[in-house]
This record gives sequence, structure tokens and C-alpha cells, in this order.
Amino acid sequence: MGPKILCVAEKPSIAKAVAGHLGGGSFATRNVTGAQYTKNYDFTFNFGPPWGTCNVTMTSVLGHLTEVDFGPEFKDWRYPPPRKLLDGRVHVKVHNDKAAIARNIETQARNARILFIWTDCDREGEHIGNEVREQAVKGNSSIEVKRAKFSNIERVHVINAAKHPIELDSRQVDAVATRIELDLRIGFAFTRFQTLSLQSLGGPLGDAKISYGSCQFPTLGFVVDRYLKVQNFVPEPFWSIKVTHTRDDIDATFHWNRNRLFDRAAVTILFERCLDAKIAKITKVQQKPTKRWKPLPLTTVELQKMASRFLRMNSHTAMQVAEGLYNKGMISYPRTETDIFDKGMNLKALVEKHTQDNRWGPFAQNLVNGGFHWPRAGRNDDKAHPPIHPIAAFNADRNSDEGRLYEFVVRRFLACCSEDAIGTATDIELQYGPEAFHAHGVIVLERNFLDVYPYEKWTGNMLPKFTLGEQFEPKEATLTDGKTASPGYLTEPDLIALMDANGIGTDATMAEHIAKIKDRGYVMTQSKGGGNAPVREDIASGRGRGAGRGRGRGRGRGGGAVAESGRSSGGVEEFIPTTLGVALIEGYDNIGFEEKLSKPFLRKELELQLKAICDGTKTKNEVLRAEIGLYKRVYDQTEEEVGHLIAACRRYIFNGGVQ
DNA sequence: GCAAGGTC
Repeated sequence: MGPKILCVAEKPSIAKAVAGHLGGGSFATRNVTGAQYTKNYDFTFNFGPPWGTCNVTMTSVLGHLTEVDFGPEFKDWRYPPPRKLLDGRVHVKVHNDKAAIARNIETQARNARILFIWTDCDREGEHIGNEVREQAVKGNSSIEVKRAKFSNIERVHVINAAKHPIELDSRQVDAVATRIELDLRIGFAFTRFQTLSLQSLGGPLGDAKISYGSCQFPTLGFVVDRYLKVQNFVPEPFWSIKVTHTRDDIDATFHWNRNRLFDRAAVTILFERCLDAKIAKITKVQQKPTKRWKPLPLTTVELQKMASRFLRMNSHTAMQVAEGLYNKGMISYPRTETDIFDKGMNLKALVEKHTQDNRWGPFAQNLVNGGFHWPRAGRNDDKAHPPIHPIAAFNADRNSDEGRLYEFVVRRFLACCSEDAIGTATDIELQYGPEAFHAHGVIVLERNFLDVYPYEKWTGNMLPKFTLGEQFEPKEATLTDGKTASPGYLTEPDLIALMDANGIGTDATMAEHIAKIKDRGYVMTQSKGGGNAPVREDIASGRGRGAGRGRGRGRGRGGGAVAESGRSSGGVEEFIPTTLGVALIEGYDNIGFEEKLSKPFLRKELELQLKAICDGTKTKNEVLRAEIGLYKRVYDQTEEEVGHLIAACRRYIFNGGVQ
């Protein structure tokens, strides 16, 4: 028998799955006193050379084992002053609720020769692996440490990982330790500072807790930014020309190639020249095959956006429901950035589980019978988890949140395993007097994935037959007018897209940050178009290609954050900042430093520094020193100009009423 | 009384 091996996963579900695969289905289960969710699994496994067949104990932690904290000398909020938290002494200790789990690792390590770490293969997982290592070393100082490299829990993949151990990556461990320490120092220091500074205003702020966090504030900043953009929006009138023609009972609308102009007189002149010409001529007829691509494999961010848009579920609820489904074994791990399926996965077998369902069963059967196509590959791979996909057929209440979210995950998966929709696109150009117009039509030939994926529409737009060079008198030409429309307030999918694009939070925490700024009273949600929001100004007519979608026409985002790439959405809830939320952001914006606390740059910059640690170009201490120095300067300036913050709060809260 | 990140 080879050496005794202790395997430790990041969470119980992985420990159980890996034990199942390595133990060949047979393992003994022991409870761990004081640790409700943790189990120890005993089995034997042949690792191949050099270890051979070994007795194995597989167990798990529950995420991070330890936390960083300040000593009792920092208990008082006023003294030492909050600035001292930026460089005061901190220590690492086992998290209060994790004592039993830590003790279990220590005890199990005593009679093992090798510690084999099975935490997720992402940055946080590497750090958790190191926390496990340090705990194990307490019980057995000579224990040898290895790490499994795996990205899903398919049997073959897991066994391969067991036979090819690698080393822990200490750079990633350092990067996470740096993030943890800085988040603590900055969060505590600025939370105490702004709470104490604003408490003195009394009123509703007298006993408020005004937290600062490197993720909370940029998130709030996005909401305020959009709010101000909506408030300051001035609609601009525009004019356009539309030509319509009917043939074979089919209407064709030709849109003006100039789209729209903001000068009424100019459009009137051009319009009259068209009318004077009387006869229009077809100058281009082009038909070509076109496709509507099937969706990409499902990530957490995409799940949250889709849940909000189509299931009317906010991101927080969606994640809770997804976790419930995961814990029941119905869907895969719901926190993932990966939108590409590993080639080793047996997706066809997963499709086959759904052939009995009366909603999508026939579609699944079709895939099994030869219609299966490997999903498209996205560009993101967190190397830790596969895209979200169904694991088992599940008979949920179809009207419950659980049933609806499960249905979405299944339909998305089946759509991914299907084919793109196919159609024919027609482009027609029309010359009418001095002006050119165009019409675009689509005929859908094969719906393919659309049949199982009702969340996407591609209805097509029929055009009558036109021939190149033909001339005719158009049925109607109209001069249309409209106004640019205000952008809407941020919806949840918009907000998540912005956070994602700017690196604020992770797949697992974005929904929490949003919930937190609501809880702190910085933002509120209201039904779209409701409340005191000005009603969206719709254009009167002439909704040409892109006309009327006022987005993109507004002033640029101050400060150059990455703009969201997603289109405007129909989510139900929209975010409005409270007067306090606006005051905080405006107050910080008025303080004269480059590195705005309300903007995503500081967090982004930190992410770059962490990447440098991972790449080996910077050390943990270098980054800590530089970042702490930076935040000390920001702190000093904030303290010096705190009047701006106080003035903004006074203005909004005591003049504008309290929400 | 404070953060963000894991996980339940």
C-alpha cells in the first residue's frame, strides 16, 4: 500500500463527486463533529507511479478558512483615527465559524503523508488551497503538498487530475492575500471616516452606517451617473424622410440613407426634391444567405441578465434559485465565467436526459438522432468551472421561480447543442430624386435553435420582389419628425453589464454588491417607467435604422469608464439613487483628486497590480506598499476637502427631502 | 457598527 493521502476540496459537493469517481463508487462516509456540511470520505485509489494504490481520505472546507482582522486596539471607531487602519497591524485568524473544519484538516493531516489539494482552479481557490496547507502543517509539519488541476467533475477528467498532480502557485496565493488585506484596510478606514464625518450632520445621518467599499462605490457611481444623464437630458428634435411602397399586398418601407437630420429646413428642401422627381429607381437588389447565431454557453453574468430580462427575476433571487437547483443536483455549478465547453465532456449524454419532457423532449430527441452540434466557443475560460448546464431531468413546478429558471437553463443548453437559424437577407436600394433610401428584409428558412429558445425572436421581415433598374412612382413619401429619447435609468442587466465590463466584483458577488447598496440606502429600485421618472420620450414617427434610440447620442460618460456593450433591455426594475447616494458621489467628485473613489479606476488599477503579482513582475509587498501609499494620499485629500462631501449631503438631504 | 471573497 502506498502513502496515506489527504485530499481537500473547496466545498462539500466537489469532495463528494471526486470521492465518488476515485473510489469507484465505494467509499465510507464519516461525519465531522461541529461541521454541519463537511464529511470525510475514505476509499482506496491507484494514483499510478510513484504513489501507487493508497488509502485516501477526502474532505472539504467551505470556501476561505481564515480572515484578516485588526487587533482590539482598533475597536474604537474614533481612536486611533481611521487613517491608522491603512497601515496598522493586522493578523490572520481562522474564521469564527470555521474552527471545526480547521481542526478536522489538522487532525486528518496527522496520519497522512501527502496533502492533495482539490480547491477550484482559480485565484481564490489557490489561496484557499494555501489556507488548507497551513492548517495541515500545524498537524503534520513534514506533510508533502500537491494540487489537482481540474476544471470540471467528469469522471475521466477527475481521474486524470488525480494522476497528474501539480504544485500550488504561490504567486496567485500572494495576489489574493494582497486583495484581502487592501479591501479590509480601505473598506474599514473609509467607512469609519465618512460615517463619522457625516454623522455630525445629524438628522437621518445621525445614526446611519455609511459604508465605503471598493466595489460598492463604483457600483453606486454607475447608478448615479446614469441618473444624472437622464436628469440632464435635453431632447433634440429631428426630421427624416420615409418612402413606402406596396406590391403584391406586401408593404415595403425604405429608410433614408441619411437617417435623420437636426435641421428642419434642410430636410424639407430635400423632401420636396424627392417629390419633384416623382419616379424612383431601384439601384441595388442583393440577396444573400444570413444566420442568426445560436447562443453561447451560459455564464453567471449572462444567467443574471437573462433572468432579469425574461424571467423578471433580479440577480440576487436568480442566484439563490440557481444555488438551490445546484444543491439538488439539477444544474451544474452556477458561478462560472466560462463560456466554452471542454472537449472531453459528454454533452450528448446530457441532452439525452431531456428526451422525455413534453416541452422540449422532441427537440432533444432530434438532437440525439443526429441533430447534435457542438456548442459555439466563447472567449472566456475561468479554468475552474464549465458553463452552466443541466445535470438531470427535473420535474419542478413550472410556474415557480425554480421551475422557470431550470427551464431557461435547459432550453439554453439545448439551443447551444443545436444549429444556428438560417435565413435569406435582402438589401434593396432606392434612388428617389437626389436622395438614396434602403430597405432590408429577412426570410427565415430554418429556425433550428429558435424552436427551443423562445427568449430570442427572429421573425423576419418580408419584402416584395423588386428588380434592379426598375422605375416606379412610390405609393407614399412622408416627412417624419421625432425627438431624441432620453436614456432610461439603469436596469439590473445594464448595471451587471457595467460591473462586468469594469471588473467590479466577481460572478459570485455582483448581485451582493447591488443588494448592499440598496440595503445601505444609497439606491432604490422602481418599476420601469414608474415613480417620479420622466416618461420616456418616444419619437413620433420615422423610426429608421437606429433612429430614436437616443442611446449613444447623450454626452459621453464622464471619466471614460468602459461603456456597457449590451443593448437596452426590458428588465422590470430600474435603479434610482437616493439623495444620499447622489450626494456621496457628487461630494467625492468635487474633491480634487485624480483617483475618484466613485469611479471604477482604483479597483481596476488594483486588479492590474494583482495580475502583476500573478505574472511575477511585482511582489506582494511592493503592491501593498504602493497601494497603501496611494490610498493614504486619497485619504488625506478627502479629509482636507471633506467640506465638499458635507456640503453635498447637506444640499441633497436637507433641501431635497429624505428618501 | 466597517470590505470583498469564498460557501451553505
